[in-house]
Amino acid sequence: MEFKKELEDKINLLRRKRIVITTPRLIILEYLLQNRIHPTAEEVYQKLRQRFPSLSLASVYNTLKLFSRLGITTELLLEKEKARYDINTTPHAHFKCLNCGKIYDLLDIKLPQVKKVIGHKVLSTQLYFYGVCQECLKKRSNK
Amino acid sequence: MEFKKELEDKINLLRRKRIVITTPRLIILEYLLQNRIHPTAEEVYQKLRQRFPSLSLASVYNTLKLFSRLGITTELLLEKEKARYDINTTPHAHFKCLNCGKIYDLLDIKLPQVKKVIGHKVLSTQLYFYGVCQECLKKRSNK
DNA sequence: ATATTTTTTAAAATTATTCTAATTTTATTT
DNA sequence: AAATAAAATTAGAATAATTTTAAAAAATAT
Repeated sequence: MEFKKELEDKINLLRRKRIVITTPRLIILEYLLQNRIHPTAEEVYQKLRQRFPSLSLASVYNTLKLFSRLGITTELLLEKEKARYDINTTPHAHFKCLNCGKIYDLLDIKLPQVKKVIGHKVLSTQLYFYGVCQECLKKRSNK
Repeated sequence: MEFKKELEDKINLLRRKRIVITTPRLIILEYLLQNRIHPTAEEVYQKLRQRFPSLSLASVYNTLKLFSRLGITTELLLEKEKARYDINTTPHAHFKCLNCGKIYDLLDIKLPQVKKVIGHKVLSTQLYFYGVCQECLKKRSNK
């Protein structure tokens, strides 16, 4: 189980920052590590409430916001409607298919690694690509 | 008046696409060309309603969406709360100051100019930087 | 064990955006 | 130029994501 080590790392990070490991925080963290699909708060909530009926949507929002503030997750603003969350915080680009809506990690495209731009101090960077994904292109050409 | 030529270009683009030049469309276009501040729909509405009291917020939303679909503006998803609109559609990066909220154009940073990434067809690209702007850094060091 | 602080919950509130129906404007046809 | 058709605008209601609030529960410190 490769994700166990990652879980440990993230939990240690929480401990170092003196954040208590509560049930919502733990199950959301585990969920994100095992389902690397850039889910929305609503998606996380709908999945986890099956096993944890007492979980509230507000807690999911609070937790994802906390995680993002602490650098445990990255908040993706790929779409206007809702935020998505990525447990992989190593800087990388994302691609959103405008046809099927799927979101892809682009681990090979490297982002500009700058500490400063024209005198501004850079703390984080997001690179978003939009278009038609390989799968949808294939389906189209088959028609 | 340098913006006259740009206005003409954008109007011609609308004409080519058979989009009628109505009052809301024209005044929003002029506003964007003369106020290159990446405004939100609400900001555009609040400014223009002073001179055009009949203008509705829905029209501002409709127009900005239309413009973005036609490539007259670019929708910026820099913030979770609301979309901003940029009349400069030549591909460029943006910087948002997490301290003062100001948004800067980064015309010198060049975005990856790719038509394809891992088989996905790229139609548009957004590069967002977040941090502390030069002005805020200066103010902090003065304390 | 008890008190204090933090977190969670459930529901209400807020805010950006979209939708709807009626009206007005613009384009087209007679 | 008047009549008709089509498209756009308006005002307000509806929707959906997110935040806030107050009370209850859980965690930690005393």
